[in-house]
Amino acid sequence: MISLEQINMLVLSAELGSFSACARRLGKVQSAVSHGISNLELDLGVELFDRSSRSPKLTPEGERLIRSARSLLAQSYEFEQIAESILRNEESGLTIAVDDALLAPYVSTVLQQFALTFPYVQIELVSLASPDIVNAVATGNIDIGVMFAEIEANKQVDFCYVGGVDFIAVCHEAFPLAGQRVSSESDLAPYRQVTVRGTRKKEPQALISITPNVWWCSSNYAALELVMQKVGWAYLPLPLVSPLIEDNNIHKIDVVFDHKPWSVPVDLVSKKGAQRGPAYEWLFDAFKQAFAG
Amino acid sequence: MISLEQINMLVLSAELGSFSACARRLGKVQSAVSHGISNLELDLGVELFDRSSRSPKLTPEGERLIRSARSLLAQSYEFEQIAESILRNEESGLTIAVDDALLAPYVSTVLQQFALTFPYVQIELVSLASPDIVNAVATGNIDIGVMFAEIEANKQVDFCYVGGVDFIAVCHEAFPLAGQRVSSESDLAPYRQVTVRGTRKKEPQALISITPNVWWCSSNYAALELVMQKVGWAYLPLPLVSPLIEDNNIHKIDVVFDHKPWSVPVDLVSKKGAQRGPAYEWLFDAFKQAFAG
DNA sequence: TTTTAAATATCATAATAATTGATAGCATAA
DNA sequence: TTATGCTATCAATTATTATGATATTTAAAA
Repeated sequence: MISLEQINMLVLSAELGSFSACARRLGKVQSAVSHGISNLELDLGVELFDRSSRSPKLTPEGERLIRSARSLLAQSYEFEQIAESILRNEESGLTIAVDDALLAPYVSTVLQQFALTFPYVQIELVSLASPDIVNAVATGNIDIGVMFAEIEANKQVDFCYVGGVDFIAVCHEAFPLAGQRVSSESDLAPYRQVTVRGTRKKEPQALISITPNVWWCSSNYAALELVMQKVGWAYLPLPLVSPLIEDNNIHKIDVVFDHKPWSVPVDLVSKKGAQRGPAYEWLFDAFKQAFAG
Repeated sequence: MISLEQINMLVLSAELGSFSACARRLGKVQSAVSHGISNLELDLGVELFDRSSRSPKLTPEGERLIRSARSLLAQSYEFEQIAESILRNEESGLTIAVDDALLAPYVSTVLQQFALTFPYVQIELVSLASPDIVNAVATGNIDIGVMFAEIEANKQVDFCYVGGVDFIAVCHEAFPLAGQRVSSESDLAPYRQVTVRGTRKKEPQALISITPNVWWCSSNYAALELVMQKVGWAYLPLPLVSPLIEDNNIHKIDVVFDHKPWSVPVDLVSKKGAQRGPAYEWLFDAFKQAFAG
């Protein structure tokens, strides 16, 4: 069976164009590399280098094998990296539940950084409506939840307030409310409101429906889609709708009794007493900063 | 540096649930495997097996590493397979030029078999109009061309007749010719014909245009597209249009003076004096059989 | 052309690692 | 309990790999 040492010699010698240079780089003597390469050639039955000149050049056969050799080396490097990741007590994977309205831009940018910092920790991302996340963290295998705050408490989980996301009232550009001045709740009442609530059918207290005619969605994206279809108006997260407002697809309803945007608090949720590794700690802090900044 | 022997022991022992069984399979003694595994554990700093029971079980850390170990083994197997492919004098790759009208079903099914027979020979597939293939084989790096026969000879290439493909006259279902009885060329003359010729602007002798009003395409697919757009009628390969005729998208023009479909001969083209390896020979024979059967 | 520096192949020797066979300690099933 | 089959350990052997010295070749510099 071929050895990884030999493969390493093959790749390095091919890159450097010199057995001696390869030996220096590997901290060995030149004859070791010379031997190693010729043993590999004997094992494979294939001449890998053309030694007719001063600096060894890969033969066509060597060229054909070097790609596979490189990926073999890369694979062995990754194997050792995973072992080191284990030694650092890094989790093998984290499962995160996120309200899809918070995915972009907050969570997604954090995850991008996470992938660079913990390349050997796998992420499983579960999209849930905020009211369902608490339950999922309490009962399921979810490590961190990122959600809009709930009033009700849950003794099995820890909540950590990290910041607020602005919600604004929006409708489609062609919706009747678009051109209208709204000075009181009664002005909104004649129009259908689209609201988000979880699949457990319990209406979240934070997002009180102020009109009698209401449709329910389990995600903010779905609510946005209904708004786009002129089904009704909705309170939606500013980051979700701001690009659409700029493109004049969605109209911001100026509710005059709202002096500033309605900020909904965002919580990080985690199971009480769960084991926390370095990847968890990093991710938790990164979420905190993302919503604070 | 870890050795592939140790990785092999890891994977095999995990599969068999026994160091002894692994040793028997590898033709070694039990203590060799025992040593190999514990050396690997020492190198990585990670305990891979739980030896508390009679049969060793992977620890969670071992489970996390075994996937990477398996793919490392697979990679090393592929490396050795490529070396053996070289020993069998198999080409590293073949470049084939095909008239796209012949790709399905003839060439594609042959290539499917080829991929199974020669998994380590890469294929580069070049789509060209038949009249351009001869030139490409003569001047370029193309090993085999599959094309409709040309009258003109070329001294740099060998032609090999392998069979014929039926061409029929077709138009769109809604094209004026669709409902019409065609008894002579003059019945076709009023309508625009779409014809295929190469990019060198030399009209192929085999596909003579019989109407004065002609549009040109460099591929049969493009010609079919124009027919679908009711631009005109065309002579097209039966395998290309038969599914569309069955779906009633395309209408077969029954030209009464054609007693049987017009069969256009298909040639395999190869460069004279080129080196031919086993993959080339296999592919050439497979093409012969595909068009003959 | 000659010289010089650096590269490779070869070989005997030394160092290292792997293999073996024997033994002892456990776990499991009869 | 006994018997079987497994693993860990150890010392001895064997095989493999690394080393250092040397001869030869190559390519650039003098």
